[in-house]
Amino acid sequence: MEFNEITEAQDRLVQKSRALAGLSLGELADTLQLNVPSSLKREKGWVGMLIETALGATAGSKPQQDFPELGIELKTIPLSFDNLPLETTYVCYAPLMGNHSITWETSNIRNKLQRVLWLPIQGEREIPVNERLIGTAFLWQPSAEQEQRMKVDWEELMDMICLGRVEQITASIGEVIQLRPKAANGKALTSAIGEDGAVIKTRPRGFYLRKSFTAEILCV
DNA sequence: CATTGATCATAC
DNA sequence: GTATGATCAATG
Repeated sequence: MEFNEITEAQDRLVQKSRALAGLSLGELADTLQLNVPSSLKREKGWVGMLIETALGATAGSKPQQDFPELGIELKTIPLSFDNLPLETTYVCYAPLMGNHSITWETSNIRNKLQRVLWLPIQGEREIPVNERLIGTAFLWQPSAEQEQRMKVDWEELMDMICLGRVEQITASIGEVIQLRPKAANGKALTSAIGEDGAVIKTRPRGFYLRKSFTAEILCV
């Protein structure tokens, strides 16, 4: 079997996720006996958790794929009326310390993005959460060209982190992957390498996929 | 109005 | 604090 062919088990998950197409979040929540928040303001991850529950992803906060046995990462993506991504896509935390031996090939971000099951969902804020419709899920594996673009960005960002320049990284760096704060609030601090090589305290950062990149993925 | 930086809930 | 799930909202 070719490395990028889909196994029967993987296909079962895809079919199961595709069966959700056309349902509203409210309808799906009803079948799972879950309450729908009137706003996502205080439950930003609610949609993702709903879909995880519906598809039987093993709940937890492990730094791994949602379906490790299938090698599949699940991502919901909010779409505008024009079917364009409304938000960037968070992937994982960025290691700010002890990362000198990590390569793109051994990185957590690459592991997660190797195979992603995307679930497009209406995300316009004017649509009540319970009325938002689920779209057609699809499995994505980055092309060699797409993976190369991600690798270039990742290496640039990791180089800056390793060289003690994390404070100089802004979200404008990176063509397809960007680095942004990722924390409960501004008080959260973690260790990183400072300009002079000493350990400093800074806000935790995470890797995100730019909207332009996920838009490209959606149109394939 | 798109983007960057900040934030919310939860588990451990 | 780390890590999961992300979207909010101030800013340029």
